[in-house]
Amino acid sequence: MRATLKTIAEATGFSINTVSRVLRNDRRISNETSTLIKGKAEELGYIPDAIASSMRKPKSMTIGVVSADSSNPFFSEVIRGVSEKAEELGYQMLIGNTEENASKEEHLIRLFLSRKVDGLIVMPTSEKEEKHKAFYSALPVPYIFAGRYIEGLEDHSILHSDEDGERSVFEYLLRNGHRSILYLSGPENVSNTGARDRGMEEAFRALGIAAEKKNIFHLAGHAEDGYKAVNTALNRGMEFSAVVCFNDIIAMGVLKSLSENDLSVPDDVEVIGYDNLMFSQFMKPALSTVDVPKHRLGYKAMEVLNEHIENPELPYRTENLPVRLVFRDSTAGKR
Amino acid sequence: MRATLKTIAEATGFSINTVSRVLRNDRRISNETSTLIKGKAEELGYIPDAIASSMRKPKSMTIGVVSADSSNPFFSEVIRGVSEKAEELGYQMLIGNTEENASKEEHLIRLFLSRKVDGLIVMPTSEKEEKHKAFYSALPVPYIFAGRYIEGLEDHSILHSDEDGERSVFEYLLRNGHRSILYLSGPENVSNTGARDRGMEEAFRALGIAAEKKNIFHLAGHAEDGYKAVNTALNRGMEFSAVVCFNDIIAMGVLKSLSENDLSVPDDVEVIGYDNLMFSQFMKPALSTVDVPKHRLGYKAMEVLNEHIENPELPYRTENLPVRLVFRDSTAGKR
DNA sequence: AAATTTTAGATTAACGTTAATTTAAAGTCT
DNA sequence: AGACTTTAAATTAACGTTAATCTAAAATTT
Repeated sequence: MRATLKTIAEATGFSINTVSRVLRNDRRISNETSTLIKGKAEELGYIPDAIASSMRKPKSMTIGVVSADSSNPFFSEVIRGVSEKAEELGYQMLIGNTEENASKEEHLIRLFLSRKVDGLIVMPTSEKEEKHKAFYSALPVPYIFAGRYIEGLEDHSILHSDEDGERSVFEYLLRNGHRSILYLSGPENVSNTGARDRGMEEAFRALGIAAEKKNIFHLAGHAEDGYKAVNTALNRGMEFSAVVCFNDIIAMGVLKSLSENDLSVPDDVEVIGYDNLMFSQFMKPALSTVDVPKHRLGYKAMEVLNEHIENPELPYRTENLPVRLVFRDSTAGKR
Repeated sequence: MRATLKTIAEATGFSINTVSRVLRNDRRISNETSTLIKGKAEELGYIPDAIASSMRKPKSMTIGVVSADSSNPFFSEVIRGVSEKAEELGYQMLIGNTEENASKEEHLIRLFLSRKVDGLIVMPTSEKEEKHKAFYSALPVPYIFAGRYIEGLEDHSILHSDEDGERSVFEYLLRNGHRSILYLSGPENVSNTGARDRGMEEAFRALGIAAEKKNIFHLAGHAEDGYKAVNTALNRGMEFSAVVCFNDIIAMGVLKSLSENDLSVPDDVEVIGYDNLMFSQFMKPALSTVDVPKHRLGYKAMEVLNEHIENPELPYRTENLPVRLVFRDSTAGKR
C-alpha cells in the first residue's frame, strides 16, 4: 500500500494536517517536528498525491495541449517551446492530436476539461465554422491559439506574420522577374492558408502585376502532396519558373519531383518553402524558406496562457511574431 | 460555477448518487429518470470531473510518456504510435522530455507518479547505472521501455533488433569490398549504441575481417554532429569509402559535408543511416537506411503496458521488432 | 501575577466523485 | 393474501488532500 499523509501521521503520532503542513513547508512548525516528519516521509517512500491535492487547490497545474499534426516537426518544435515554459512554471502537459479534425479537436478538449486543466494551448482547425467558434467562446478556462486563429477569436492567438512572410516571398520572386509561379498553398480550413494567400495577393497588387489564379493548388501539407502536385503540373504542361510551398515538407516533395524531371534548382526553377525546419538547411539544394520562430511561438503561448490563468480578467490580444525570409541554395538571386 | 453532480441532483430532485449512476449508465435506473437527468446535465453543461472520479476509482486512465529527445522525429513517431493505442484504450497521456538527462528522467517520473499514472512508457538513458536501475525496480506502477533497454531490466523493453540491423549494414558493406568504414555511432549511455556496436563487430567476425577501431566516433545524434565528424575525419586525412550513421539525422549532416567536399555519394562514399525517417526518402541522394517500425514500436509498447496494468502479475518479457535494410541512392550495390 | 500574544499543533469540514449498504415500493409466486 | 423477489432510488462512507477554525501551552507584556 502506497504511503499517504495518514500513514505518516500514524507512524509519527502527529495529525494528518501537521504532516501535510510540514511537507508543504508551511510555517508554524518546529524544526524538530519538521525533520522528524520529513524523515519518516522519505523512509516510507511517500509520493504526494497531486490528484487529491488538486481536489482542494483551485489549480491543477495541468494544461492541455492540442496539436494538429504530429507528423510535422513544425508542431513538435512549437510544443517544445510550450514544454520548456510549462516546466519553468511548474505545469504538467496533457497532449493530444487532432490530425486536423475539428470534431476530434472538440472531443479532446472536453477530455482535457474533464481532467480539470487550468488552461489550453490549441493549434486549431476550421477557422470559420460558427459552431466551432461558439464551442471556444463557451470554454470555462483560458485558451490560447498557437500559430493559427479562428475567425472572431483572433484575440486569443499568438501568430507569426503569415501575410508578411508570403508577401515577401512573392515580392522577391516578382522582382526577380518571375511571372509564372506555381503556388502550392495549404489546406483551406486553416487560417494560415488564407493569410498567406492574402500576402501573395498583396505582393501582386503592390507591384501592379495580375496574379494568374490557375497556378494555385491547395494541398494538405505532406511531402507526397508536393511531389504529386509538381508532377501533375508538369504533366498538364503548366509552365513555371518558381514554386512557392506552404511548408518545407511540401518543398521536399517538390525538390524530389523537379530533380526526377531533370529540372535544375535554382537554375530552371526556384523553390521556396515555409517554416524553416531544421532539416531544410540540409536538403540539397539547401532550401530557401521563411523562418518561423516555432520554439518562441510555443514558449510565448505558454507564457501568455499563464498570465490569463493568473488573471482571468486580463483582456486577450493577438500577438504577431516576426518571420524572416531565409535565402539558401534553392533560390538564385540573394535578395 | 461549474455544474457538478450536486447541482444536477438539486435541479432534478434526485440524489447525487442517482445522478452519478445515470451518467455512468449504471443499470437499475428507470428510463424516465435517466432521460430527465441526462437532459438536465446537458442543459447545465455538466463536465464530469475525472480528477474527483479517479480519487475513488482504482485507475486514473492516465499514462506517463517519457521521451528522450523531442527534436528527433524518431521519438515523435514512436509517440504517435503510443498515442493511437492509448486513444483506443481510453488513456490520456502526460508527456515529458528528458533531453537524454537521467536525473530529469527520474524527476519527471516522480511527477507522473504524483499524478497517479496507471503506467509509464519510457525511452530511457543511462543503460548501466546501478542507481538508475534501482529507481525503476522500485516503481509502484507497470512500466515499459520503448526502443531502448536498461541493463538488468531488459524484460521491460520493446525493442527493435539493433544488432541485426547494424550487422546487416556492415555485412552489406564488407561484402561489397569496403574496408575503411567511418562508423558514426551513438551516445555511450544509450543501449542502442552498445547493441549496434555489437552488431558491427559480429559482421566483422562473421566475415573474418579485423575491425579498425580508430574509425569509430561516438556522437550525440544531431545533424551538426555528423557534419562536423566528417569534416574532422577529412581534415585528419582519414580514408573511408563508406559512412555508417547512428541515425538518419546524423546522415543528413554527413551528406552535406561530403557534398561540400566534392565527394560523390555513392560513387566515392556510400552512406547508410538508421531509423528510416520520413524525410530520408526525400534527401538527395535518397538515403539508404535501416527501417525501424517506429509507429508499431509505440503502439506495441502501449498495448503491452495495458496488459500489465490490467494484470499486474503478468511476467514481463522483451520483445524484438524486426528491422529491415532499405536500399536507396546513397548506396551503390543493391544487395 | 494577571492579561495578552505567540507558537505549535489538533480538529473539522470540505473538494466531487463512487461503492457498498439500506430502504421502500411494486411485482410475482404459491 | 402473505411471503418472497425485483426495481428504483436514497443514505452513508470513503478516496487523500487542504483551508479554516480552534485549543492549549509557552512566552511576553504590563
